[in-house]
Amino acid sequence: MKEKGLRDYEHPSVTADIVVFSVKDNDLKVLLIKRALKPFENKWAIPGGFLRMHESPEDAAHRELREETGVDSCYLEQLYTFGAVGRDPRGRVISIAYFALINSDDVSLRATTDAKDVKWFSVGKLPKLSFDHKEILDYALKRLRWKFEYTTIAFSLLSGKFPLSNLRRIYETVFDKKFDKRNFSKKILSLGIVKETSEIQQGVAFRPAQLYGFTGKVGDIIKMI
Amino acid sequence: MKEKGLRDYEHPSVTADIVVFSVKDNDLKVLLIKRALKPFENKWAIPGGFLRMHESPEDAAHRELREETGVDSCYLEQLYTFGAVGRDPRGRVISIAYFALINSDDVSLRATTDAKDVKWFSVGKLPKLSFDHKEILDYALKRLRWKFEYTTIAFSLLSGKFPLSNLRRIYETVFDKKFDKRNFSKKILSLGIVKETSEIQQGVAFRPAQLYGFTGKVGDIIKMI
DNA sequence: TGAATAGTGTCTTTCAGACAATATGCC
DNA sequence: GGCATATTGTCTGAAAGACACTATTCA
Repeated sequence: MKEKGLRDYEHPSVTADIVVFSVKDNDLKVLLIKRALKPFENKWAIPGGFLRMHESPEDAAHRELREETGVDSCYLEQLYTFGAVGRDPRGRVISIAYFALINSDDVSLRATTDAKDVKWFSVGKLPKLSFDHKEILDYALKRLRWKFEYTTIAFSLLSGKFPLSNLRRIYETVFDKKFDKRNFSKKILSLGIVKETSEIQQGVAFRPAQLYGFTGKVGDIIKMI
Repeated sequence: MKEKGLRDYEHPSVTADIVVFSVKDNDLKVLLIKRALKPFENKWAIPGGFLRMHESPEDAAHRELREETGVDSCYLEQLYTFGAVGRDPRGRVISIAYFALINSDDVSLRATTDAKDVKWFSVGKLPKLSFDHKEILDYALKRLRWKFEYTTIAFSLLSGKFPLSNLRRIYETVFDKKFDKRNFSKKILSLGIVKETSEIQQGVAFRPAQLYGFTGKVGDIIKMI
């Protein structure tokens, strides 16, 4: 039987879009761009762009992330593929959505040619979003909370040496509730992922904390909180 | 600035492919088709096909599933989108993979025009698969086990009234290990999802079991096993 | 010495998991 | 009676969660 060629079908367009989270000033932030192009010109959207023929969706997501933030490596996972028929006024567009978690200290935001502006928004105070990006962001937020609860991805927001209270504050920010210091330390230390270092915190106006460092890998599924 | 049209980019093709699981004869099965077309003609593959321009990926998955099995409604969730550059010899093809869980009693298998054969395979004895379908299937199997452990999707393999031992045997099949009857019943009944009915099992050559029915919805995330 | 945060231990409750003897229905 | 499966409760260990006082540094 004759091979049916790919040309026998119309093709949708495919984009990789990324929900980039960070924790800054004890607040959970999302990175948004102000679109320079129609449709939704001058409206806020999550960063992303069309998949090039020679790159995998993951590569496209990494490229977009690098273009907007300068960040080369960070926690990045595929979230979900959104493909409802009418989701883009330009025609049939499938969006492979990713979610990323970056340490905002590492970031130098820069608007690309497609964007007039790039900014961190508190997830509590989001502007109206383009396309179905609100739905994507809500889904990402659910996934984020779930991953924080059941894995150690939170640790990817820290680097080098840090006091345990930093980690606790990240959890408190993401879940918007307080955690007991003693129980939190007990839990984290029992995981064996962090280890006390010989250093203590510098330049704080109160008792400086012991600093901890990573000993192992991060990301396995376990019950965290 | 001028709107950049969708035509300014080359488009990949997009397929919806489905890993269909069922439990039959105390064995975990996967549905495979024997391809009628090149490439991989006469080789086994997971069912799927190109996305039509007027249908969502979910609709496409449902359509493919209906075409191969006659099943209209079942547990279906999006699994992952596979898009590595060289995954299809015909060119750039993005596969939105789904995983489905069906009760094989409800099924009447039928080969479509694209398939010479459709068959259930034990996950322990799979043939060599086309494309990257082995990778997709392995991923689906991981997700399946995970979902069985943390949600009540297993219940979607049962319908009407059933003895608890049926449910237990499904778990034993999927995890390939025995579960203690007492602990299992305790756990299941404590969920409040099933309720004793007034009926008992008929036509068995041993003590007939109490039949249970569903009282609520299935699928929430909880620790199951 | 006051302000801010660090550091530390015990008790209670809950849940998972191990474990075995009796009951029922069919042949 | 023999066979195959159903039904039922207790104990133990681990982990989560509630809870409060003392220590350290700086201004």
